[in-house]
Amino acid sequence: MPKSKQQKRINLRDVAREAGVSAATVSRVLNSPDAVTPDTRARVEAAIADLRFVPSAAARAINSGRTRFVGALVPTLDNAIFARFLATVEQRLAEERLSLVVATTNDSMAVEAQKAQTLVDIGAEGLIVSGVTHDASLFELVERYRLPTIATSYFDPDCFLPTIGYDNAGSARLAMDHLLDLNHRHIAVLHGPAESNDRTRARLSGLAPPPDVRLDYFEVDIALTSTGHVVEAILAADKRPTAVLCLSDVLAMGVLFEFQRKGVSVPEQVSVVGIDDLPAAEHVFPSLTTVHLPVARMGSYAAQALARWVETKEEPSALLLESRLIARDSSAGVTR
Amino acid sequence: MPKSKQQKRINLRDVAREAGVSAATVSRVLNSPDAVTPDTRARVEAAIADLRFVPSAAARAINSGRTRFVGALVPTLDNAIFARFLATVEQRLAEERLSLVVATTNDSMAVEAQKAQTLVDIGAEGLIVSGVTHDASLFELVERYRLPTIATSYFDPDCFLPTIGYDNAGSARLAMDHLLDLNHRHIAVLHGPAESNDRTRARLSGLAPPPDVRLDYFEVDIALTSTGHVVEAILAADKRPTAVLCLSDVLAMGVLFEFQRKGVSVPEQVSVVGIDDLPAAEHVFPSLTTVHLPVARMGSYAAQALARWVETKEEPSALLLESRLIARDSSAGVTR
DNA sequence: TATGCTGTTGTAACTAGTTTCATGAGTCAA
DNA sequence: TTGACTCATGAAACTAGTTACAACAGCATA
Repeated sequence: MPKSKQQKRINLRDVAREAGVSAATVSRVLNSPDAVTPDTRARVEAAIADLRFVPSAAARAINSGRTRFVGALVPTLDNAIFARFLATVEQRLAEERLSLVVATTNDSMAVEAQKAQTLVDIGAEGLIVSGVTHDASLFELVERYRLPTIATSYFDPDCFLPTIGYDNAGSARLAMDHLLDLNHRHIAVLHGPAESNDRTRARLSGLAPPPDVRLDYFEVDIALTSTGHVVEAILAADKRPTAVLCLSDVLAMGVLFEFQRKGVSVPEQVSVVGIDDLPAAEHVFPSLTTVHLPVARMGSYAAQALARWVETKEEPSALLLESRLIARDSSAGVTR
Repeated sequence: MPKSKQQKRINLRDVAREAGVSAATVSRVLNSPDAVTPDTRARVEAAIADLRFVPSAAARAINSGRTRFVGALVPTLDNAIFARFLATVEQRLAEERLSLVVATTNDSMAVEAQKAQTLVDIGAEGLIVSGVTHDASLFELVERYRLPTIATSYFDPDCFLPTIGYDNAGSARLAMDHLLDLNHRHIAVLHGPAESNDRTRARLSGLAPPPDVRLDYFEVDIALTSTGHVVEAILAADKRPTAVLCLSDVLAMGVLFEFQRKGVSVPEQVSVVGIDDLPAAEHVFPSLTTVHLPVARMGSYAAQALARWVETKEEPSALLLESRLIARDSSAGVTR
């Protein structure tokens, strides 16, 4: 039995042979067709079609030194805030003729570092990460590979990586000040895991209430399922807080719905405030008072900066994007 | 002035020279360290560290014939249903040591085809697409490149591509039947763009109401912002429908909130039913009656099937996943 | 007619790794 | 002491493209 061809991949030299030209000419047909006689081009194109030749991306990349894709590491896709962010990143990158590889870290620095290594192994030319706290091995990776890497969602001009983000502490303070302005003096604070998330920690650090204000903290996973028992705990307390400040809109919405389910009216009986300004925030009922985080602009800027960095090898500088309070219907004043 | 080194990339031959070994040995240190004397290994590793050598992903790919990533084309990331889907795809692919490149099509077949080409150009080993209706050039691409490609969100055993999905017509019928069972005979049907989306068309085709049932159709973009004027139109009508059937949960939620804003109580005055069963569906108030589409399982299966296809070159067969009605609080019966 | 220019094509040398095969050293048994 | 064997290593040939350079043809100008 003759050794079967075992599906050998057709390469450009096969095409050259078939068309009776040199490899260089086939390459020209592919990359600068005008440099080739229409007649030759036709023969080569026929051979390409005949043999169903498809050029190898890897072989191209080896010559250009470019793979034309970058990676983004986000905690999860299940929070609309990251979906929103990635949507704009992808769009902006596409304009720069770059593709986006997405990896989720589940807020684990170890997973993040491991997936970063994977992204680099497959040829990512740059990285977008969330926050400024990362595993040492991720920083090593970035350093060793001189890998263009932008940290987002957290502005910090002193970070080892260029950051494009907002002021988390300040954003939380905006929300807190809003409630203080409305005379709330007893506030439940609901937030995601602080240990694994520096954005959450920064937001918590920004609350800084005056001494006469009581804060009750509740730490839960950021998911709508988390809010049920918190709302029950709040309602069961001897002294009920008059407002719930959620450091994430997902939690705020969960709280909003849960209060309604329990027959507690928002904002009449309790105010609810979030942070993020998810697209849904203005549409839920009652519409959610929240702090707008410019994640769409952040995505666009991060993509643009990364694309430029990858192209020019010049590191971008940090960029602070403003967040702002958006007062809607879920918060109201109390009389002391 | 001597020609500066102009940042020449360090390659494995540089390392070999530095360590006083052959290129083959450096390659061995990288890929099968046990085949090398500890002493030699140490020298090579020192040289690698010294020169900050990082192996080229492209050069590796050229040899292995594997790039270890696949692409997914989804209409948008702004609908949680696709975020949910991609989240499971990414997780499952990671288990198979594959990465995921995400591209959005904005429901345009032309954009889809163009981005598919881009994904292939950068080396995607396979593709996941949504629906079964695509630009001819996408099918050509798949055929020419013999590119493992799975169509999702739409079960169709006769499709040119293997499909892993659910019965869209049947799912819509489940929702419709639920409303008919509750004695609704005048129903507003709210849906996304039908022209550009075959899942929407299939759902519309599945409604098939009995002759005594009146359906009022409203076509809008799938976004919470779309529902305001529809609800106004519904409320302004001479004869109000008793139920609103939305072919997408995003629309259903928008309608839900909008009715509350207008002081119309759901389900007492009007029933609202969706399709998708977004994670939020059971948490919104009132909780949303909807048809559960198994997008998480679909993502997992699609990723698994694609990984296997890429690995073994054996095309998977189509897979139908069951959808089911989940009756919650947003729908109630009417007395005739 | 000789020269110069332009345009097309091929040769061969690149890009950066992996892998096969051959060589040589060292160990062990006969 | 010799043959058999294993192990580490290197040379060179692979993977699949791109590209600098040389060669040559054809045409126009001096």
